[in-house]
Amino acid sequence: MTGRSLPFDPIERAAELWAERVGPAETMAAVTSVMRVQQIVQSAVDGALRPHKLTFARYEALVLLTFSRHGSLPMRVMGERLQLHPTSVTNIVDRLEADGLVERAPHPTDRRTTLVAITDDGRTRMKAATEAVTEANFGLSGLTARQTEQLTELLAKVRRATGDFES
Amino acid sequence: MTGRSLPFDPIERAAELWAERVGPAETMAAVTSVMRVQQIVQSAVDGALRPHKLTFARYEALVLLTFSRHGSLPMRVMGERLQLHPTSVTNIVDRLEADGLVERAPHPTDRRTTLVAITDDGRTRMKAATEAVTEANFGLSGLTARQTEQLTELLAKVRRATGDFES
DNA sequence: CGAATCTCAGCAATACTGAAATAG
DNA sequence: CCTATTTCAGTAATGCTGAGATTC
Repeated sequence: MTGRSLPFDPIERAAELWAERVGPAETMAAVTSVMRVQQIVQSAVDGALRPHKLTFARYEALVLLTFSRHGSLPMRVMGERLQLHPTSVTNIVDRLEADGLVERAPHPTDRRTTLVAITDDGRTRMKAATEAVTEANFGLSGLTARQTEQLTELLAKVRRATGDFES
Repeated sequence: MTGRSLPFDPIERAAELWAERVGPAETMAAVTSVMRVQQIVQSAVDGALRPHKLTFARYEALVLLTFSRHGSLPMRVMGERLQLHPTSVTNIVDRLEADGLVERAPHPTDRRTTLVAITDDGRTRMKAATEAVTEANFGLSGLTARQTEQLTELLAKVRRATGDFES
């Protein structure tokens, strides 16, 4: 862990000082909160996944492949869906492949493309990891189901406004 | 940047498949959204700060010092407030000091402790950086002021529930 | 020939562990 | 003697750039 619990909300305190000396503090407080909750959630999820030798990034890749029609996708598509840099996809697939959870295969028609296919071991590992991460509630506590949906909706507005997706 | 815009919301699609095959998907969707928005915001903020030779972590440290009573704080306190590992505080202060934005000074009574003081250059740089980051709206677009506050409140519930702070 | 796909080498920022030095 | 504070060395996961190989 990175530190202890404080007897007050450091973001709220910073927002008060910011409002006094700099200007409107709503956005600054929200952004700082996003950063901090991401840390909390990432740490919790990675902790739950560690016994399964997965990071969240690798787990997401396994889930994506599990959800795909034939259990395989081109590297490029994985990068698009997971919003990863091409070299990061290479890195993640390297590690999953070394662990026997996915396999690289040639694309049947486009020989530039490499398909990544989840293995039986990969499906098994993904299921066990899903149980662990579900048990840990993905590190997200303190919200009702309705509030969780609200959070997703608010964040979707941000993602849409910043061109993360269209529709 | 890590990828392009998709013609659909990948998180929403994943949530639908998750709900069909795994179970309730609200938490998974919210967590994935937090992760993604953090990436977006971090990238936008770092981009706005790059011309000022600051990262968000270093910028936060400067803001914290600016807000402190005498413009200086012990390393340990900085770590507490910014939720940073002690070695990360050392690293960040090293870089700020190399850039002349802060200075290390001995603590007057506790000689174990090192005080970090912001310099005049540090205050100037912090102000310029604040303008840049404010202009970029901290990378957070698409929300009304009210929605921004809602977001902060929802995330505060999570932070409180996970022991990030008390009160 | 230009564009797309993937990989590799290298660099940077970050987080952590374990150990050491110094001081309370 | 034990704890607190800071630093250092080393490791790891991540993200990026630039370059190259192959193929469309």
